[in-house]
Amino acid sequence: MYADVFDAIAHPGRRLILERLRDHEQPVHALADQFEMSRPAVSQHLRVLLEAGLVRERRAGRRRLYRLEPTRLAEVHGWVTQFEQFWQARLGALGRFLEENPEAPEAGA
Amino acid sequence: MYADVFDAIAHPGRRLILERLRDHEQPVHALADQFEMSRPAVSQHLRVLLEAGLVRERRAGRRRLYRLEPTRLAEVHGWVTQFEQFWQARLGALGRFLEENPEAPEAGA
DNA sequence: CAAACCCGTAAGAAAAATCTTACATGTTAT
DNA sequence: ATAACATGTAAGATTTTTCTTACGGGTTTG
Repeated sequence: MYADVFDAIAHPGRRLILERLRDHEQPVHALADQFEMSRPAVSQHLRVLLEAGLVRERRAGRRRLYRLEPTRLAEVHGWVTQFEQFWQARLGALGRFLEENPEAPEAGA
Repeated sequence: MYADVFDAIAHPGRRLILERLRDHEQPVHALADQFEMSRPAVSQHLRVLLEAGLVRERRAGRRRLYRLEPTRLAEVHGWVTQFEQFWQARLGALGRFLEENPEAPEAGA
């Protein structure tokens, strides 16, 4: 029924659109203004996201407001998490060091 | 330096390859036997994964063993996690209901 | 009503992805 | 040395993606 979510988020521009929709719904032209992308291109990307179930559309007068529909991202999260223990094992060395040395200053803090 | 990780995992076949490499390193022909894909196709997908930094190559005699290099998946995990609170809020309602009503029959069970 | 606005979509071009076949290279076995 | 094996890669065809321009249908404004 839905298009492939992994495919939908493969395009950098579509990821940017999702990020912009993270907090507020937005009409198409507002998105097109933020990116260096023509308005039809944004429309077409929105359709891909719509078919993937990653956004929803709401009509308001002459505008169409798009909002994030994040539930399907759980599918990506789930797939990646299947590998989490493996990269945690690699990145974990630093993490354990910090846990066992609470007085050590954290980066960026 | 690296190719786009999101792009690399967009192809279903490449995701299958990564899953097969999750536990053990494997030579190319072993992977080609598992999937309905020609051996050159597997080689080409492995190159994409290699350029994305998702696998590593080790030469052993006439074979080349590929193993998972999972650290770059953390990038995907990080991006998706940026949206986690939003889908958790949505999926959370059902989860809490089930926790508070242990006797309620689950769908499909 | 007329003009301005918001938007989707068709058409077509250009670029990228994907697969197969054929070939070349290096390795192991007999 | 010869044959069998393991693999990468080039070539080429096919399909898919992505973008722009052009157009048309609704909606709001003046």
